[in-house]
Amino acid sequence: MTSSKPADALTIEQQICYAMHTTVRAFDAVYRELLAEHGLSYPQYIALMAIGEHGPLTVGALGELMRLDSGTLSPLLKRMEAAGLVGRTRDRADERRVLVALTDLGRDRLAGVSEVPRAIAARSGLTLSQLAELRSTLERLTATLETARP
Amino acid sequence: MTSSKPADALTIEQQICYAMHTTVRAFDAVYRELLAEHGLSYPQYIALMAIGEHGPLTVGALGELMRLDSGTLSPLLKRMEAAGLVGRTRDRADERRVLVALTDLGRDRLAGVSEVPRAIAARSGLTLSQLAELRSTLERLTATLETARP
DNA sequence: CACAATTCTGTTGTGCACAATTTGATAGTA
DNA sequence: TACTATCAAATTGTGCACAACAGAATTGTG
Repeated sequence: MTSSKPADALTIEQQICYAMHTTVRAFDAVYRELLAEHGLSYPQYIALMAIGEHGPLTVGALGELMRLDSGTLSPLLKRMEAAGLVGRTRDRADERRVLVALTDLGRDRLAGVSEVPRAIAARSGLTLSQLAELRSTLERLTATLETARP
Repeated sequence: MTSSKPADALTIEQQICYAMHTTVRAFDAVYRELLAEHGLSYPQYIALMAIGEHGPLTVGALGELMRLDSGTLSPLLKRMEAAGLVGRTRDRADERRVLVALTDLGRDRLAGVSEVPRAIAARSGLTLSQLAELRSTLERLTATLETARP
């Protein structure tokens, strides 16, 4: 019962899914470590930056930016609201919408994590131009993967 | 209360974490779509390939390959066992260990998803050499991120 | 105006992920 | 032998993710 391995068979180590998977695990661990002292999870960190940069956002607009649906964002935002980082208010103009905005504490927290990108860049061992090129590749890849969707 | 944006501030769109996050979301959606008809989740697909390629594995060894701990793998493997894809047996030589191996059905299922890597490559819009280069970059990045860990 | 269709958010159920702890087995040492 | 330390897997608790659905508000059409 020896396992058969044709010469043209892709081993798991040769597949893009495995490379992406292990890289994400590694990034996740480093972000977890850097964000722990700030009381933020990785998704909360991204949400904090997105809201801070794009002002008050509806849940749907934040979901488009983060590629998450309401089933993920609603409980995540409630936890951030409970932590005092964001405020959620109904949009007067359209009562179906909920506007999410940073509180003063949220802005302070955002300022407190401003050195994280630099720390991540250092940990990655890549030069700024290598990072920029990787980012560019990932952006094109994301765009292609998303356009092919039904 | 206009948001202040210094010229040197990184916008979220310029950060590697955001690019990785959106790419992972996009990959996840495509894999979910391709694997749905086979009754596999993305982590289950990776586990299936890893076990099929590296023969019977302990939970710990599979965890090293997949960068997952027992808290994630135990229930995942139990679901795969319930689906008839893998068998779990205590290692006679060391009763602390559990050996995970593919069943005949698991091998059939693995053969059934053999075209997935090619489909993913096509969806990515990248050439084989571009994919290989991206994979190489990710592998080096993963190695660096993992070595810096305490 | 009435009413059907659409839009937006939230809830429920299932699966994936880790930290912390528990249970059981092995190895090492007095 | 007994005692400790270590190791492997499983369990528990919390958070993140989607699919499917529910409910309220808005929009479009007659």
